[in-house]
Amino acid sequence: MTIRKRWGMSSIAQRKDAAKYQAILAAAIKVMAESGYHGAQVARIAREAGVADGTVYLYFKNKEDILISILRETIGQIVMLSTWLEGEHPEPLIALKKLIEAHFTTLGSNPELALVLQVHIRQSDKEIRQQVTDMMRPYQMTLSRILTLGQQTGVFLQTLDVRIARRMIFGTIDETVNAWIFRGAKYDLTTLIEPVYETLMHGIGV
Amino acid sequence: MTIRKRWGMSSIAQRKDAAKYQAILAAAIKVMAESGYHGAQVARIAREAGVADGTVYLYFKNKEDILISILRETIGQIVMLSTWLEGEHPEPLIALKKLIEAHFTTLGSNPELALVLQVHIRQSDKEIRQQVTDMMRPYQMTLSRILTLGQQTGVFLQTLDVRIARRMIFGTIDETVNAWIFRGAKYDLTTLIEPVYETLMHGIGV
Amino acid sequence: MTIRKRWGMSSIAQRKDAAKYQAILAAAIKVMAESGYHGAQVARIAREAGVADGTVYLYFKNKEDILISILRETIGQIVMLSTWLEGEHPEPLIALKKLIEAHFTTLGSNPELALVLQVHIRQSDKEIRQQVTDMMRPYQMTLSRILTLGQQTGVFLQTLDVRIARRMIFGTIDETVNAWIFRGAKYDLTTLIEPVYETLMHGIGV
Amino acid sequence: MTIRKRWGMSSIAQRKDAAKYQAILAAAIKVMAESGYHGAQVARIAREAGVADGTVYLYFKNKEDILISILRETIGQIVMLSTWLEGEHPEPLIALKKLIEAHFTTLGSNPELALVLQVHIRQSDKEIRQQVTDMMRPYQMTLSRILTLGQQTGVFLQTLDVRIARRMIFGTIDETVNAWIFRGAKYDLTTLIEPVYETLMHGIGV
DNA sequence: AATGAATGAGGTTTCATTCAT
DNA sequence: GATGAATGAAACCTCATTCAT
Repeated sequence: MTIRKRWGMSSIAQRKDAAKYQAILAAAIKVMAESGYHGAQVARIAREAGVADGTVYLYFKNKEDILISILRETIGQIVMLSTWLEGEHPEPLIALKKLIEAHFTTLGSNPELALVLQVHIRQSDKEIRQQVTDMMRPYQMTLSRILTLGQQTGVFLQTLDVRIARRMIFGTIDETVNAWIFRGAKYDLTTLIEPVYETLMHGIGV
Repeated sequence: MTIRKRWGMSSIAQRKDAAKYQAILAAAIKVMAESGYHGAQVARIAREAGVADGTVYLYFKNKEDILISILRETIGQIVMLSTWLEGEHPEPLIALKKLIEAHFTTLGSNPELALVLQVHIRQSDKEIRQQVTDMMRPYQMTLSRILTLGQQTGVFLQTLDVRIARRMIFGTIDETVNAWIFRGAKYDLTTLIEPVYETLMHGIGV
Repeated sequence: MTIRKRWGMSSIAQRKDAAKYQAILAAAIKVMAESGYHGAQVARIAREAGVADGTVYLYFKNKEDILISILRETIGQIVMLSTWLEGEHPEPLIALKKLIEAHFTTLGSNPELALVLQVHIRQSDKEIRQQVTDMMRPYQMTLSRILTLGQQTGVFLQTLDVRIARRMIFGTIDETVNAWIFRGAKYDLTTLIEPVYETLMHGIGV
Repeated sequence: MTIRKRWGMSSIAQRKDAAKYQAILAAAIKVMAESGYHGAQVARIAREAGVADGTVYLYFKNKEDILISILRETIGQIVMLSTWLEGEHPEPLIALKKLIEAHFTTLGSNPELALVLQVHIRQSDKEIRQQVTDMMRPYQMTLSRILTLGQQTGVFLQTLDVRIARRMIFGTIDETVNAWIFRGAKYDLTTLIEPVYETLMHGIGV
């Protein structure tokens, strides 16, 4: 009922009823995967989660907050994983490969979530997309550091423009996931880790 | 204004004032660039175009039709250009470069339109996204043919998986445009033609 | 362009272009028969009549005026016929039968018009329904006079309440036409003249 | 309020406030009586019922559903009454008289409702009118059975065409109610039970 | 006289959010 | 904390009517 409760997100929810919080989040992912961001009605999310409409607003400030929470939880996961991997694998080539692996494994194991992240998020407002970008920044920074380090250790081309290389890596991963979703997530995304890595490494030219 | 534009026009508009048709389309691009697809109210598009609300419906079946018309006009342009380029340049390396050039030049000269195409289109319904994919197919086929031909003539790696390579190329271009838009379209997108082409060709590894 | 032209209905229309006036009226009957009063769009009436939308307004003040004109033409026909018949046949029994015959013959030969008169007119506004009643008044008066005269000459029951008898006659005719329309106007309405007349005469009791 | 009323309620309303359901229904009858079906704006019905616009849609699927509900409640009442009367009174003459009595009493006690039923319903779409006909069928069947039975027991003319007789009875009742409404429902409709019955029985001829 | 493109007011319906219980 | 009935703003689209040509 107080403002703090609604804003406190995780801290409050965990104190109050983490199960219900997670249930709503899971329901939201499911409903959004089916109907997209704008098509996802709060009432349907509530029904799917087995709570009353009003209850949703005890755990989330508004509909947008649900989406942001999904993003925070899942992008956060990928980002943290990437940061951890960077620390764990000092070797740039291995780090890069682990990064691709982490990305494909995380999304590949949860197509519904992937659908929301890749497709439906982009239906939201400018503000949210800005937040997504902000959340992704550590991931991008990790990529940059790996690339720069690799140039220094001589495993990546000296002539590389790091920003362009970063966008190529990210764009390729993104498009690969998109294509996978678009095909109905029917094949195993992780089988593409190796070929994608190789293609990024050697390019297409002879 | 050119003949090409009239091709994209819906049959409804054929009979009427082409200038007004273009005005509404331009207004729609502007408003959608500002507010996204769902945020773009027909009333605002009409006001921006200097016509009455009802007039919009003399030129377009409904709001969705406006979006589709934008797509048809612009994606169609890129697609036709790509097909034409493929025929014009039998040499795969040159064809690929020309393709990147065409993509960057077309979008680079109209940031507002690029914003709609890259970002806001994805706010629309599944059905529309399907149409986008369908419209892009010739472009993808062109890419595939260039890649396959290049493998035969020995300028592209034999080991390449064409689909993955295609996604890398498309993903990289897409992400590059996205980044450009996100930075406010402040720099000249065409300056990236060369480095993007080079990076795609040689990859990042030594 | 002047007000007189629009209001002058028949007098003007006949001077100007009676054919076009009739064409619009016929088109209106057809379209209303298909779609009802509210469903009948002026644009469609115009197209059906082979004229431009605006032309309709040269012959009719507005949409309501078209309906009223249909009524005036057709109800007027029935009413005039009834008045004429009353004068022509001094014998009340014969006059009554001729009236029923006139009613059934007029509508029975034009199911589309009957549909508009019986069903769709009633979709219009209070004001129009009032006008219908006004137009029908002479018909009702004729009925009353026939009944009263018949009582005096001893062919109708002395105990009859003329108003109730009149409503029975009119209600029976009306319901018979309705039923005929509802069945798709598939049988010949005039075959019912005799049995309806007989039933009205003798009632249902032994 | 009574059990009967809940039968007619749509499933949606079952779970909610029956009083509000009735309030909206009553408001709809009132507004439609004033302005007709097409003239009855949902917003005005809501205001009249003392609820928000949206609330109407918690109790009714759409505007058409409101009308159908009115029909269901009231025609249903007349129809059930007629069926019950038929069972209660084996004597055809008495059954017929009771039927007329039921019809006049039901509508005579609620002129506003009668206005909607007699006049405004007919402004609705073909589909709805079909439903009205369907709802009235049991009533028509009851009439037919009474007539046939009466012929067998010798109280009705053997020469009678049952369908024509039925239309005469129904048409006469209908027209009587119409005339009553048209006069502003100023006199007592039930005083006409007897004379209408007598006129139907004996006809107008000597 | 005839055209038909343009107008814009107006109505139904949806759905995120609130708040009394 | 939980509920879910109620709210009411907001938006697309239609179509009768006008008026410049």
